[in-house]
Amino acid sequence: MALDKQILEQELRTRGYKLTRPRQAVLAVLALGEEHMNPAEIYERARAIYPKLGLVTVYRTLEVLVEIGLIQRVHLDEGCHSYVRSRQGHSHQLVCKECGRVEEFSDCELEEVFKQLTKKTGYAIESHWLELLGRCPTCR
Amino acid sequence: MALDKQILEQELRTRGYKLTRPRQAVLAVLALGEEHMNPAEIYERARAIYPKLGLVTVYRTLEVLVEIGLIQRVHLDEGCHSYVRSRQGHSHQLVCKECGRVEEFSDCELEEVFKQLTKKTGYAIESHWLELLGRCPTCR
DNA sequence: CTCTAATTGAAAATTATCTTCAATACAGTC
DNA sequence: GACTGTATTGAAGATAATTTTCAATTAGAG
Ligand SMILES: [Mn+2]
Ligand SMILES: [Mn+2]
Ligand SMILES: [Zn+2]
Ligand SMILES: [Zn+2]
Repeated sequence: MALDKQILEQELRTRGYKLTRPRQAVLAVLALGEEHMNPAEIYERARAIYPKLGLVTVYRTLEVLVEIGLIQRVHLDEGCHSYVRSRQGHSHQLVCKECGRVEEFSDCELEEVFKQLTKKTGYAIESHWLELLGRCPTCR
Repeated sequence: MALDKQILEQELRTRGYKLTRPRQAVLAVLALGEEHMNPAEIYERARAIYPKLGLVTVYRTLEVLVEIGLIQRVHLDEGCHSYVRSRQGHSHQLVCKECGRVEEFSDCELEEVFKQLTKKTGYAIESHWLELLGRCPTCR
């Protein structure tokens, strides 16, 4: 997805962030992403593009991108958090346990569940967060 | 919930784990739990019961309890992971952003969503994982 | 009460993430 | 294209979170 990199870049520029070489390298890696990657993995791949890159910059860039909603954090049972490109606004992930490939989807149909829970518990539900784990067609 | 502590203890004993004083202290803290707590918080509270307790033992005990399914990990945006007593088998959490109180629920009605996704993506969905964030009645 | 394997905790090692700060590079402006 | 002020960078070191190691201790079976 060479195009997606440009979308990411444009989005950053629009919001007044400078489009630096280190950031471009990180964006390029994320734009490829059908898989979730943790900061160290992103760092390694991005250094192939821009060798002077520092790991700190990866963390900082990820933070900005999550903030803006261009990528999403993926929670796993072991190790650190991963990140994946998120094309739609609010969405969820279907993560392959084997190879890490991520399929995004946004129709989660939880409205009804929320309504009932709010009635039953008195909680005001502000956000939610759904992740499915499985095996992709290739890994089966 | 003094009773719940006994349930936890029984469950561990049944599975052949020794019921040591350090473990009992951790269980006692978790059995109270309407709130999620991270390892450091659990450690602090459990030391009030058994001062010689080591933080390592908290980590090890949590690992066992998650494995068995007696507690569940709670993922948060910042800081480390938290844990909460989980009474029903497979279930989900409604977490109060303000005070950390957790309401457990298990009727999540996602079967239909799964079926459609499996058809559409070819993934075999093996497990899932839903967390709602909001504000509890008290904190509103 | 004895014995042994499971468990513990102190310490040190790793891993994950954040802060600091001087040097640098982007994105205008001329 | 050179000039400039500000955002951004990366090295280094600090902190936070978690795991490993290992000798000492203890639960619980017999
Ligand atoms: Mn998490
Ligand atoms: Mn469910
Ligand atoms: Zn796969
Ligand atoms: Zn609350």
